[in-house]
Amino acid sequence: MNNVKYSIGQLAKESGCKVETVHYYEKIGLMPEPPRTEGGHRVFALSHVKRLNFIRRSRELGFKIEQIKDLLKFIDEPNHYCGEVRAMAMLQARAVQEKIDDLQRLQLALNEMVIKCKGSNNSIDDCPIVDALFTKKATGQQ
Amino acid sequence: MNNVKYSIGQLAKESGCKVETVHYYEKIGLMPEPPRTEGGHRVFALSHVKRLNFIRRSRELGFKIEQIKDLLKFIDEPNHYCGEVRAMAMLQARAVQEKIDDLQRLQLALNEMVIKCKGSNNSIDDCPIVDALFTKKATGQQ
DNA sequence: CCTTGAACCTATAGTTACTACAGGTTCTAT
DNA sequence: ATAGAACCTGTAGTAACTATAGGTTCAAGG
Repeated sequence: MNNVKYSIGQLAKESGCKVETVHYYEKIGLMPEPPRTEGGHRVFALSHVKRLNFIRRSRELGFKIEQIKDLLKFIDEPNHYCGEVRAMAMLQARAVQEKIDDLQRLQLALNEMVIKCKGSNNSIDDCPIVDALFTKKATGQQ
Repeated sequence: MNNVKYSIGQLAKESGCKVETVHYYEKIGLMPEPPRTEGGHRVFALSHVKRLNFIRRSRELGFKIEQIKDLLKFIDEPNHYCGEVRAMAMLQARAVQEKIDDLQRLQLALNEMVIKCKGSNNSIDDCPIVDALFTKKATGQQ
């Protein structure tokens, strides 16, 4: 009884992305090809809205498209278990922590540079930041 | 008296990047066109090594190519002051902090999901992670 | 019913910062 | 002299979209 229909514009707004992004997701097979009107316009159902929300939310959480494909496979196909999804989430959490660590090292380096530099109008030749940038490695690479 | 010469391979190794990356930097104007041998091979000097190190280090610190162009402009042109560089470094530090904050919120969400999910082999239909992913917004976007 | 303009359609190119390849030339060491 | 490593140019590919062009369809107002 819930057969509300959505145009692509409504769908996009509903999930906070652009129409072109929906096209893109369809092209790469993340979103299914929906039915069309006589004239060729796409017509979406609530299930599409949910699926797109899932995708967008997963992207926000830093999952890559390929990972999301895997997650959706879990959901689309029967015979999958919660444990598999949990494992992916844990992997993702670990990757995120590594990114955070990297950035914090980076932040430290930047702040040190800024503190050492009195700024104002001494010449560029005496700038400790420029100096630091000419020096090799100190942070983990990105 | 220090006129050591470097091949592009040596230059790349010296700065920890690939030969193709040097070509690329030359093409986009980050690195100057160096002199060549009779046969057309590039010949670099120590100044090139230093400049490339500067670029690579800045990239490690998260500066975008366009920002590095600005930094190099400060260095290449006279009449610039340390203060300008300092300001850019501070801006960069702020941007990095924002990224860190985002990722930490993300981390929180992921960990919550993992904790709520007992994993094991309950069906995907009861998975709290899948559930959470179907729900809208909770983290800042990336 | 007709018109207007918003929303839609497809297909292609652009974005960022590289990386990878193809097909050919030069350099270096034996 | 020759083998093979390193170099050359130019083009295409990567991720995840975004933007544009040029045309069609839809919904609302007159």
